[in-house]
Amino acid sequence: MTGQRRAILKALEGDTTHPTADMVYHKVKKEIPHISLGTVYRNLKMLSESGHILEIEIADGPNRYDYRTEQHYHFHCDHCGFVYDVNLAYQQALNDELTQAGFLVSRHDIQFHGQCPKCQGQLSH
Amino acid sequence: MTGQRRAILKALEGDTTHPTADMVYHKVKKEIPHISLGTVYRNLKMLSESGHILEIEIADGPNRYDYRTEQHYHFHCDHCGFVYDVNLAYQQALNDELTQAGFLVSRHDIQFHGQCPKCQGQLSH
DNA sequence: ATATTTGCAAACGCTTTGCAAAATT
DNA sequence: AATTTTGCAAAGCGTTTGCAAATAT
Repeated sequence: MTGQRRAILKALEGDTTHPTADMVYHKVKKEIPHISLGTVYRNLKMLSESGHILEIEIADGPNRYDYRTEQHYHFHCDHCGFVYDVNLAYQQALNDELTQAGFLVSRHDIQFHGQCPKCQGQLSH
Repeated sequence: MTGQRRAILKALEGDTTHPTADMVYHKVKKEIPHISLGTVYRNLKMLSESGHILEIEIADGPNRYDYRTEQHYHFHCDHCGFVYDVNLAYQQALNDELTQAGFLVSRHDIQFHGQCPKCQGQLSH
C-alpha cells in the first residue's frame, strides 16, 4: 500500500460527485504533485477489482468512480452531466425473469437519463 | 440517400447479432469494396440519430447497432461476448419512482450480464 | 533481497473530423 | 449549380502498457 494508493482512496472517500479518473488525478495531485495519471488509472482499476470502490460505466463518457460499493443505480443529467445516486431497491425480479429464460445472470445495471431537479426549466444547452 | 447508406441499412436489416461498426464495415465492404470505415461510422451515427436504427452502448467495448428500434433491453454474455435481446416489458414503474423524487426522466436502459445458455457449463475462458 | 509500484511516454482501441474529390439533389 | 456525402488520413479521447527507477515488503 503506497502513499499514492492511499491518497487516491482517500480522495474518493466522502466524495459523492462520482469523479472521473482525471478529476481524481487533479485532486490527488495537490497532495502528491509528482503523481502520474497512469498511476491513478492503475490504482482505480485495482481498487475497483478488489471491491474497494465501484467503477461506473457512463454511456459516451469517461468512467466514474464511487466510494459507495453497494449495488445502486445512477441518474445521468443530460443537461449538466452530473451523476446522481438513485434510491431504488435492487430489482432482483428482473434477474429472475432472465433466469427463467435460461440465462445465468451475474448482475444487471440500470442508467436513467433526463434532467435533474436543478436543471429543469432551464433551456437545454 | 447514397448507395453506401442504403447498403449499411440493408446490412443491419434482419441482422439480430448486434454488430459493431467494424463488423458492418466488413459486411458492406463485400458489396462496396471502396467504402471507408469513416463513412460507416458517419452513417451509423446519422441513422441512429434519425431513429432508423438503435445504437447500443456496451460497457467496455465498441458500440453495437440494431435494426430493431423499439426500446428493449440487452443481455451481454461475459463468456462469448454475444449480445442478446431481452424479452422484458419496459419498466415504466422505475421512471415513475424517479419522477416522484423530482427527476425528469427521458429514458432508462438496463444491461444484464452473466452467461448465456450456450456458454453455461463451459470453463470461463 | 524480492516483489510491487511508480513516473514517464508511447501505444492502444474506438470514434470523430478536416478536406478536396465525387456523387447526389 | 448548390448541397450533401464520400474516401482518406490524421487527430481525438479515454485508457492501458513497457520499462527502468524507486518504493514497499
